[in-house]
Amino acid sequence: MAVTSARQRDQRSIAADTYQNITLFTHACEIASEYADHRGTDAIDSHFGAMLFEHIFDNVKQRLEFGCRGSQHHTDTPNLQIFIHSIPSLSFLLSILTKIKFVFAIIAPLTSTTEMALRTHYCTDINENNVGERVELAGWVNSYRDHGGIIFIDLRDKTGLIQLVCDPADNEKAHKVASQIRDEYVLIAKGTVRRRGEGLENPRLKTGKIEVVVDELVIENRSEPMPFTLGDPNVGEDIRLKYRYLDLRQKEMFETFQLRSKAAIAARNLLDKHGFLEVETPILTKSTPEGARDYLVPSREHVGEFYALPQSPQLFKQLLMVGGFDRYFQIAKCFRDEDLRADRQPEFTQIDVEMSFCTQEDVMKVAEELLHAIFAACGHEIEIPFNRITYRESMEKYGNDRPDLRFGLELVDVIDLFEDCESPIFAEIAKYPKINRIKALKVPGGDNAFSRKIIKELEGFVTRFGAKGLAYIQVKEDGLKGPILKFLSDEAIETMKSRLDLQIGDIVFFGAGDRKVVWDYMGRLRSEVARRLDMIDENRFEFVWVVDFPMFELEEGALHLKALHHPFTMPKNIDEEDAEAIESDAYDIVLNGIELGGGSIRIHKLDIQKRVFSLLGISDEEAEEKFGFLLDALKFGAPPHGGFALGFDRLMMLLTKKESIRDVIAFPKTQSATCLLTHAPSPVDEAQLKELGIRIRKQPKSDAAE
RNA sequence: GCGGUGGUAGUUCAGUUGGUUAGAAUGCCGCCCUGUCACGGCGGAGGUCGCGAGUUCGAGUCUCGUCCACCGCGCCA
Repeated sequence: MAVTSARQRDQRSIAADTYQNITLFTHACEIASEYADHRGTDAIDSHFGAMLFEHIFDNVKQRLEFGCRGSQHHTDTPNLQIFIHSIPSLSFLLSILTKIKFVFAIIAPLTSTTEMALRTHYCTDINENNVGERVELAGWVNSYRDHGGIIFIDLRDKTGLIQLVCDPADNEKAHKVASQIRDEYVLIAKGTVRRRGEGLENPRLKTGKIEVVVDELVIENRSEPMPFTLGDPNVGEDIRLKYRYLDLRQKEMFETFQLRSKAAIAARNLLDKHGFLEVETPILTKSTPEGARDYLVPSREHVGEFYALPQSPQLFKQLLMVGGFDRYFQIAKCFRDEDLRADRQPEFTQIDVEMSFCTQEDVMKVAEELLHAIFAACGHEIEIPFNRITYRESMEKYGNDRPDLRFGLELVDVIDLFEDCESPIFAEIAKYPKINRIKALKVPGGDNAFSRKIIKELEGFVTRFGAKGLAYIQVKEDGLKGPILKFLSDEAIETMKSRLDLQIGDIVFFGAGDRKVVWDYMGRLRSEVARRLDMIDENRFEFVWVVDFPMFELEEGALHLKALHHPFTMPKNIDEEDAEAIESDAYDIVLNGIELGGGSIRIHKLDIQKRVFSLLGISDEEAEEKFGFLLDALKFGAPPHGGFALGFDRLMMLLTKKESIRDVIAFPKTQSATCLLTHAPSPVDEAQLKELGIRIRKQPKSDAAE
């Protein structure tokens, strides 16, 4: 292998830097020019800089405080050059430009500016401008076509494909090596870039106009035949997970994780800019048995005692606020030993943020800016601030606290219309409008769309969630039809008609009973109907803040209260007699019906915290034992503080429109929480257990079957 | 813990009412082929039908159990 000289290295690195700078500059100009077009100006003239500046200034006033020294530029900057030079760095310019529909991801080149000994270019870096150049490439055999004489190889690296040509007439030795290759062999190829001949171009390849005539070919490593075909969309997920490292070779996979990286870096940059300090909190920590199950880690030094993996860095970030750090963030791994779902993994990542001396508004603003920056980094311009809805309104209109606002179909209260109705069941329900609900879901055009069979299916659907049945009214040309009509007075029917604005062809579903049950199944029905009628625009991002959460919830079948958010959330009205009427400074961010994250203002006063613990039925002794360190901390001048956390995996799942969170996690677990790649969890040596003072009481299922 | 769907060649799938030697495509191996890019042609290998019982003269097919994967319920302060 030829050793690259220091001079060559320098040249390459300069070339790469220049390339990057030129790319940035070019894109800045493009944006500028687009803006100029938009304003009706033909060319980028001397006014352009000022215009762009103003445009940016309008959009990102708050950012300019950080970077641009002084604001004197905004009226008299003569041109783009000066404007750009007035910015401290290109990356800062870039971050500003993201505000004007700018896609960070596109311009950050895949090419690294650092030296690589084994290649001069990535595959798709090569184009017609390189014709005649000698290049060195490294990668995998994506496919090969051996014609007996000439051999074509599609070489692949993370950037894409390029065609190598091995012609015995050009180089017999390279051709001989090429005749041995198979799919997924690792090659290092040297050769000359050549324009493809007339009619030989491949428009489907980015590098389809050129090819590399190989004169030196090294098989760096061989590969067994692949256990599955890369790029085949039908391959089972289990085999992909078993060979995840092969699965990751697929273009779509690389792009997903590239985007994930961009998003994480954008989050870091935004929070850094706002003065947040990134701090790592412990992974080995104390078990807090409330909430989800903990993953436990036995201690060797303290036989019989256990660490727990954190379900979230909640208490530590509060302690950082007591520690005076003022603003903290972390891209934190969290662990919950609960059953999995398509959007739930036992270990997951959240962007965790906490700040001191802040109001709920301050926290929400940071969260919005953060999401805006992340979406911008991924090529999406989202509107901030987000809409808000109270918890109560969300429950009443959408049946849950994470409404999907990509479609309408609001639930409408009709309990009053059943007060004097002739059905004893409905009348009884209507007697207690505080705890019961009768909700109507009008589906415009639903009568035409839903056959008797589909309605039966929908009834089966809601029955699974506690509905006794599914009453409905069809709006026909000759009037309303449906079994419940006979119970209602003409007046009630007329009121319903106008309240629901019924039109011919509509169908109205009714849910009646305990409010929690009705909310639940009617909310689910709402989504199910929207899905069936294809009412959901998959390309929309509908954010909403759900605010004013109740502090407590009466546990089903139990006497004591349960914290709806968590017990460290600041209650708004702790002295309220009816504990269920106590609200909290808690807020959730919901995107397209999925809870992306949430946060709250925390309790920073000892007496309030103690009061909340006691309402939750946690004794002083228990509180001391579990949260003593927090209670202690609150005694020493804890500042008012609050924060939020965003589920990063879910966020990436929504951003990449994947159906499963596993698609955005490099090495995910299966639904039974195992890793098909490493076979974790697995039994351990008796000696290891002995050292930990642990004896397994029950034989594993596979052995116990005997 | 519960409900649903699936498990047949390396992969993706078909397989009739229970009835000869379980098929296809692709991949793999061998030979041929100098402009392909889903290269092409000829030939070949490859299966404990997830596993275990049962019913039957006979089971990929029917029954029961079990394991694995996925979707959902419970659970996830």
